[in-house]
Amino acid sequence: MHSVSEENYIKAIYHLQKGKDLVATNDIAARMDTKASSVTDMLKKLADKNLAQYVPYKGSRLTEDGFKCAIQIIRKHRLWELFLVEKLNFNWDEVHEIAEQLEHIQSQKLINQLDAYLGFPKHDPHGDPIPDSNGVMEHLEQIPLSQLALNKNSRLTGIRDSSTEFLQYLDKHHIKLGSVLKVVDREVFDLSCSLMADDKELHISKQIADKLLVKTEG
Amino acid sequence: MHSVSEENYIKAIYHLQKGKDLVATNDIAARMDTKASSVTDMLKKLADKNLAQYVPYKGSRLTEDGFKCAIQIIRKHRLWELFLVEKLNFNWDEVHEIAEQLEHIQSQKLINQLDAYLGFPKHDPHGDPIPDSNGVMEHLEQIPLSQLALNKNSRLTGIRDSSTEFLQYLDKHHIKLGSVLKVVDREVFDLSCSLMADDKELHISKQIADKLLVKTEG
DNA sequence: TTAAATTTTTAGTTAAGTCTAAAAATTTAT
DNA sequence: ATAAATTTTTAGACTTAACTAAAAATTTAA
Repeated sequence: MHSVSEENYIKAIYHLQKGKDLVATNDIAARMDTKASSVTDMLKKLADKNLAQYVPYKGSRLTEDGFKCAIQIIRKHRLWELFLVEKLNFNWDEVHEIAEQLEHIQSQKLINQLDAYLGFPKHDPHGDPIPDSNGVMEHLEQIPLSQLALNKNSRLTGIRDSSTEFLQYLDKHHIKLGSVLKVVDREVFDLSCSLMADDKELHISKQIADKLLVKTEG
Repeated sequence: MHSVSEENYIKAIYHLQKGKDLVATNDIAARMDTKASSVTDMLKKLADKNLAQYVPYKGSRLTEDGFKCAIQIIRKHRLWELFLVEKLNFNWDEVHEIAEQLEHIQSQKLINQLDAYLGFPKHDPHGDPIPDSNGVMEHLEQIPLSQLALNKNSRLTGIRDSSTEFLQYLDKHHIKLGSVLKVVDREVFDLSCSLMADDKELHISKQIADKLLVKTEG
């Protein structure tokens, strides 16, 4: 169908699209760790295949076909991540690179059977929603902990960074999806905050608080 | 590590090596459905990487490194096939193409965890032995049914053809791994034979009997 | 509003892996 | 033993996806 390289570009455009109208060529290059000239070449190719719209010097966006393709890749990525954690006992900080490979395996039946085997899950190990076989995925109302009002109880539903480093930081402080988080104080100076995290005290920087997505409780 | 293409050539040489000293360039080309000139190019590359020995005009064979690599690919292929059948409810005639993709996923931990998850199995869904993490695999004493003495009970332990067509033929006649097979008569003219297969009567051609590998019982 | 800085594209290369056509080596058969 | 057939290799070309360097367009700032 599409090459691995094409799929990776489609995925990058999808993730960078959030809010924006057009995605900058340089942003794609930065995310994929390639050169802008390589990106331009691929954008022309994706445009030829009607997977993206490409406006020279302005940027690109996915077409409907490209969007559907992106959703299918993300579905595969997240199902495989969950499989690795749930069935093969991987830690959540170890699964990304392997899922990056597995997401390119071509077989509709494989991914649908895997979905069924996992019980049609709604979220991957990092809290991100898993699209169903029709491409539909749940939209969670969640805000960064940095915006949560003081003394309000909340539950960790997602994270904005799935790097090994960040996940290991969370492991170290016993923070996981579902953890109950309450901001008891916030420094005006640096916006760092004091938390109650599952009944343990913890002080975190704004940088961290920005990356913790929570749903308010009650 | 190695490219997908390199791995596919290594696998082809491994499978063609059986008995032979050197594998002919044309045989590799035929098995992989490519041109002999492409094979020659790759053989030079594999020789450079010390994965194969290449003797111009004579043929090629795997080096120790190449052999180890082949065993790891086969281990992955067979574990994935078993996973698909055992866990994801695939039929044994549907798994080959998908395993051809999955066998190239690079992660030692992934394959070892999968092995453990499946209970360190010794055989794939077609009866072929699965190498363990050290590359050791069981060698079964098995003969083609075409060579089995008359009225001797035997059990189906393997097959020499895993094509969809052959596997569906076996399904149709309810023959599976472990089936008890006895040759009750063999035509001198065409070497076709009459069987008792799990207590059902069946007549098969020599062509089929050659592909059924059995272990004599008692 | 023009100059400087930045972004993006174009043009030309490179590498992997494939192909075709032709040449060379080997094997088979007369 | 030599001619014919077959197998294998070489040479040159193509495709995909990357790169570098330079040119062009756009944005920012004086």
